[in-house]
Formats: sequence, C-alpha cells, structure tokens
Amino acid sequence: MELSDLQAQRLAKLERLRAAGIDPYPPRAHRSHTIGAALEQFDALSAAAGEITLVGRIVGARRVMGRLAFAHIADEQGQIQLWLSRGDLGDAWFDRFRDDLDTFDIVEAHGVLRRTKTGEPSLFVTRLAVLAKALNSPPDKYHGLTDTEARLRERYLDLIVNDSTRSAFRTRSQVISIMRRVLEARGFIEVETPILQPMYGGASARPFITHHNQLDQDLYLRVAVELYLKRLIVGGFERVYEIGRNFRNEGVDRTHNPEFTMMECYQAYADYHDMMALVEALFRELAHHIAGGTTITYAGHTIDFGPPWARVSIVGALRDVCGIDILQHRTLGALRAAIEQAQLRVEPQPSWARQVDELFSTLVQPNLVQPTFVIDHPVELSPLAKRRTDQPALVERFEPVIAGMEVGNAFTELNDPLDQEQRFLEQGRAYEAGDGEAQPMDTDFLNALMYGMPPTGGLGIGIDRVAMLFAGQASIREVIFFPHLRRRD
RNA sequence: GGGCCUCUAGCUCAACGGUAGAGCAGUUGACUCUUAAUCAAUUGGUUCAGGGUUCGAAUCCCUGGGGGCCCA
Repeated sequence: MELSDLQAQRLAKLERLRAAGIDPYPPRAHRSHTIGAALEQFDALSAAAGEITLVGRIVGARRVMGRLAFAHIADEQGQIQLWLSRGDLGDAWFDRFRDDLDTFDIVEAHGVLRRTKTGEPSLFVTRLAVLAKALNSPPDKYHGLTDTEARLRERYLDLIVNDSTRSAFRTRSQVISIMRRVLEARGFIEVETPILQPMYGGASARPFITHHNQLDQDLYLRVAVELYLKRLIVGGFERVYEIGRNFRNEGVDRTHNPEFTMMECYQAYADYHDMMALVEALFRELAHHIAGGTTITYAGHTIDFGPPWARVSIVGALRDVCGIDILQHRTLGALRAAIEQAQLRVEPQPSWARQVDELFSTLVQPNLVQPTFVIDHPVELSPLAKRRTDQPALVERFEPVIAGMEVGNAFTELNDPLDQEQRFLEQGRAYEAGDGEAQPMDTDFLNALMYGMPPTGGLGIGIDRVAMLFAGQASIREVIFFPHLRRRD
C-alpha cells in the first residue's frame, strides 16, 4: 500500500503506540453512557460526580495548550468536549494524546462530567484509551468534504463529516419503516421473490442479463416483482408486499440509478380505487411521522398531503395542453403527424404507446407539483392492467406524481388470462418494432392466471424517490449510500 | 446520446504562456479554560492520463478518462 506523507506520519504514531505496549486496535470497548445520554442526564451525573466512560471519534481540532488540552469526541448520538490536563491524566497519557493521537482516532475516555469555565458540558478525563487509530486524515476543518465525486466515492468519509448526509439516510430508513408499519397494520405480509429470474417482466425496462454456469442458463436481474407477487395472489395470499431492489439497464441521472428500491403490494378483492386510498394514507403517515404535519417543502414548493389528491387524465390533459386527442390518432404515424402539426418538440419514440408516454412526460408531468393521480392510461401502455369497462381502450391505472416526479404505479390487475396473452403478443410486436423496453411473454404467469386470480389491486412505490421528497434531496444519489459511478481507473 | 463547465498538496481553492502558491490539517517549539484557540518556524506536488504547439505549458490545441449541470 502506497502511503501519503500524512498517512506515513500517522503510521509512525501507531508504531510508537505499539512500542509502548498499547494495542491501537483493541478487541473491545467499554462504555457506560452514550454521549447523548451523558448530555441528557448531564446535571444529575455532574452533581453526582461519578465517573463515566464515553467512546467516540475525535472530531474537529485538538487544542493542546501546554499542560491542558481540549478535543471533541462524537458517537452516533452526539458530541461532547473532552477536557484533558497533564495533572489528571498523568505525563504519559497527556504526552501520548498530544503526540500520538490525532483527529479521527477513536478513543475511550473515562472521567467526570463537569462544565468548563465557559459553561460547556465536558468530560474531565482521568483515563484515556485508544480504540482505533485512524491512518487517514480528516478533510478541511471548515470547508469539509464538498466535492460530489469524493463524497460519493468515499461515502464513509462523507458520513463521518457531513451531518446532512447522515440525516438524509435516517429519513430514508424512516420512510421504509413507516411504510412497513402501515402495510402490516392493514394485514399485508412481507414476502420475498426471486431476484434472479429466468424471464423478466412486470415493468417496461431493459434488464441486466447474467448467467448461471452450472445450469448453463441465462438469467435476468428482476426489473419488477409484479408477476411473482400476482402468482402469490393466485396461490391464495390475499395481501402481500415486497420491499426490494430492482435492476434496470438504463441511464443514470437525477432520478435514476440502475439499482433502486421499490415497494410493491397486492391486495385481493380490491381495485385501483382502494390503492389510491392506500397511497393517500401512506403519504399522510409519512408526512405525519417525518415532517410532523401534512406538508413538506421540496424544491421551493410546499407540498400538501392533506387533501384528497388531484386526478389528471392523460387523455384529457394532453387534449387541454396541446389540443391532441390521442384516441383520435391511434397509430404511431398519425400521432407523430399530429405532434408535428402542433409544432411540439417531443423526442420520437418507437411505438405509439411510448410516444404518448413521452408526450405526457414532457408536456404535462413536470407541472404536477401537488400530489396527483395520473389516470386513464391507454391499454397499449399498460399490458398488465385491466381495461376500463366503459372505455376498453383505457385501463384502470394510476401513477402518483409529486413534484413532477413519478413515485409509483398502480392498477386494477389484469386477471383475464386470454386478454393477458393478447397483451403479451402485442408487447412482442412492439419489441419487434424496436421498443426494447417491451415486456416478453411469460407463459408460466399465464398458466397461473388460468387457475383464476381474484380481482386484485396492485401498487408499486419508488422508495428512493419518496426518500428524496422527505429528505429534501434533489438527487437520488443523496438517498442511495453507494450510487453507481464509473470506475475511476 | 448532445451542449456547457470542471479535474492543481490530505481537504478547500489560487496561479490562465515565464521559478507551482495560499488557507486549513500535518510537523517543531511556546502556552492550564479552549472551541475556526493564538504566536513563531516548517514539511508537503506524476497540476487526471497521453500526445502536440512553443525557447518555455497547470495554462493553448488534440485524444482519452472521471465528475457536475442543462438538454434530449
């Protein structure tokens, strides 16, 4: 290992510690209080003048002034100042603190809680021990670590020095835990289904492909868990959910990471209206527990989860915004002609359905700031959703949109095996026509449907994006610990 | 995929064709109530990589790489 000058200096200190018979990486720590608890009970503990033991990482600068020194240590819960004097510590350890310990070392400090002259709660240290010597140095004392690339590549360092990073991930964790609580309270059970799948499906996306050597068989990393959860509904489980990683072979940007976390749940004998109610309840609970109310602030907008969500029809909104009635232009050619005539700058897509999606995503969705259910998707765009009985060209589906971001997808599930087969065949034609995200035929899934699946409502929620909203982060990278980056080589 | 920006010491940044610098941290010394401690001295560089132009390149040009923002 090539060491920088700073690392070499710290290594020399480590060797001095070893030479003095001190293990720089002892196997165990002893702690009587967390720093948070020590601060909380500070008055009682300092009045009692009993000795306590704290552990933590030396953060900030050590201030050594001749025969007296100060430093702060931090554990997960808090930070406290250490007050160290040559008299209390003894010459050996006072010199050791000054000469062989550094910022970022992890230590155990034993002593009495008391306030300093300036009133700061401090541990007046009588015994010190090394728990782990740090060979890497901290970043700049004031500016910290700000370079995005460095923060992501050394996320551990980002977490040590940036409170806001830690806080975003705590929020993410809360989102998941609240979601579980809401679902469990409603009788959903958590299940696990294959990540390595012989046939992918359940979402319009390109998959990652891998290979099983012994079976000599290609496998796909799942793009969704949908088709497996519906098999479980066929099997008689009435309320199931899974929170897990999906993998989609697509670009990386502010709202996309190739692996991301999704919650999917399915409820037998329910429909998409029930799923809407579930989404509203879910977000109200999230807002209540995380933001302490019904509103959050995101990208300068106040977003209110209190009232029932607005509903926006894809067909209606497009008619209003650009005057195109997509149901009057049912082929890709006709739709493109209409787009051209309306002089809209919209990226061409390989299929009618994808073109409609693109049109909506470009012209309407960015303006949907308040929580909104986007409804009335064309059947071609929704191969797994049940048709509306009054308008068979549309399906019973909605996408929850917040701050212009799709945060989920839900529908009344298609349980007619014959219609499902036709939809798969249609997807196959779209694939042939160049739509690489079209979904392949899954004959085993059809077989399952042929045993009868009850009318079912299904919902997927993108956890990362919800975490972005509640953590106030503009990029998905800020709520994924280790987002995808290219090799640095 | 396209456009723009960016990459210099451990970190945060200067230097924009003429000897690679500062602050912080580090090192040495002084200091028993500091908290961006202070004071004095001081170490530290493959300027992302490779090529080109030039008497001379961190700087200009080309190719490649990483990252960011915007657009698609």
